[in-house]
Amino acid sequence: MAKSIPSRSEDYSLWYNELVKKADLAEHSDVRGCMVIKPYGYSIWEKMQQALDKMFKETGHVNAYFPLFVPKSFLAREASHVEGFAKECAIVTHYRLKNSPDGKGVVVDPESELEEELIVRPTSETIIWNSYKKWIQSYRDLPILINQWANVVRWEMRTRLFLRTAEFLWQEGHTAHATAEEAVNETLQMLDVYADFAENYMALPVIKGKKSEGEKFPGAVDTYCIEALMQDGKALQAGTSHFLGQNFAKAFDVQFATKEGKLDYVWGTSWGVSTRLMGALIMAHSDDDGLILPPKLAPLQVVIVPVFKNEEELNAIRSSLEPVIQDYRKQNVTVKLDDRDTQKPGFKFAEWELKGVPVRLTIGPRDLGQGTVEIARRDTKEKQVIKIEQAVVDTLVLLEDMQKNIYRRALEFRKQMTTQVDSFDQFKKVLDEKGGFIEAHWDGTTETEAIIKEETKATIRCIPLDAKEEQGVCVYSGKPSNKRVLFARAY
RNA sequence: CGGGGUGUAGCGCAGCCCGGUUAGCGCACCUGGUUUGGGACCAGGGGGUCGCAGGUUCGAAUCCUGCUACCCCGACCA
Repeated sequence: MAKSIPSRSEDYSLWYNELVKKADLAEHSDVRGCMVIKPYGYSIWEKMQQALDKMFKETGHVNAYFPLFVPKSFLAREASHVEGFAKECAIVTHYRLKNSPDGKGVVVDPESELEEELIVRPTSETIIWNSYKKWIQSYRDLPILINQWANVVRWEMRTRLFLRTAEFLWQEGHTAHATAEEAVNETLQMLDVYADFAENYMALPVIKGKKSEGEKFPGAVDTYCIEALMQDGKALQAGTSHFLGQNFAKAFDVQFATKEGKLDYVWGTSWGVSTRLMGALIMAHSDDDGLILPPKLAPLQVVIVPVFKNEEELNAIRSSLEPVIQDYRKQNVTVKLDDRDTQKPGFKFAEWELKGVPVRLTIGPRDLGQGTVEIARRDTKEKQVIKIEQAVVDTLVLLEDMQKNIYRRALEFRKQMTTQVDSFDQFKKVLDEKGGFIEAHWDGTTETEAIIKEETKATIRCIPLDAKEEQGVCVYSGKPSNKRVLFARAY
């Protein structure tokens, strides 16, 4: 039992932290709040990137890269934006070191002070809109549909691997449009892309919605989001898409000549998902034995564990597997034969389960005589013995079924953990005893939202886009409301 | 950033209160052998600036001060 992890019911946070480390996804670095994403974790992120990048390209976007450093004055141009990020910025003040006078190490050279300090980007709206000003003169220059894959820094006080780190990886899309309508459509289109990705790749059911005034992005007119529910009943924002209106265009004076020959400010959007998705992926599906990865994002989809006593047996197994492995490769299934003779099969089973490999084949002397192989699925732990010729076909079916099954499981959980409440007492009771999403009427005011947050720690996750029109009264104030919004305690 | 806790071998911990041989245990690691269908066993072996920096003392993992990192709870946030 070298690598077992704590159970979810015992200590959910500890389970998460240990799982991230034991499954070799990431570890803390010696820099406060920062993590090292290890190869296995990074390869999952790469799979996410590949899928998302393709979807961005298919919707007409192109990639570019803007600088890590943002002049301090840029950030200040948009009032609510600077207010939103001021408290968590890393600032570059000097550009040179010199040998310490006492001969031990190096010190900042006081003569290298920058005239204007540089902010390490917490997000890139300002530096990008500063460029857009140069790029846009006429309606013919629009739209601009740019995405960038980058790291950003937000100096967080309290960090957790993947969920909140001082530096994280993400993509940020920044688009510029001639009309408000087009920008809103773009905002909603990218929200759909995120929801599509979450549900079809991550097998993570999400609720699309709009953020309340209190929860929206600083600088945006409207913020849309996808919200997911984790196994401990807490919500997690998995992606955001912002309609920026003309806020940044006005702040950076980005005007264009319309078809009618008039000058107008450009309409903007921005949208992003981050390595936080890794946290969502882990917390949505995994169990007390380790990771459960959706087949579409698993770096390794099939692992083969041979059972052998000696070199001859291993060789016999190898030759009977050769066509199978070839066939997997032809089907673009990633496969690995774990032929280490330093670990016993039982150890390997546990290790690959910890790492969330969807399908495992086990083959030993017993199978060789009969032309069979044992096939096991990670999500339900079911095993069966099949003909070796069937292995690849069965795997393909299994992978597809697992992708659907873990989605179904997560959706079923979310349904179970979504409660409609009509009184504040019930609201508090459900929150404390059950958790999950709460659908409740809200009077639409920031004041009520703030008081509920203060008293219950629950926030409005979103106003669901598909919320039904329904007359009711606010759970807190009793004032009229025409739809339910989604509350939860959140990450 | 506030309150609490922890930091001793790669990982998990004991020792600290009450200072005193050579700092110990489990897992992992190395060697040899027996094993191998759910985390093997036996024997032998290697590995430590006791988080960092000061201080008290004849003597510090142990006492004192400062710093740092992580964990939990709050405030803030993707």
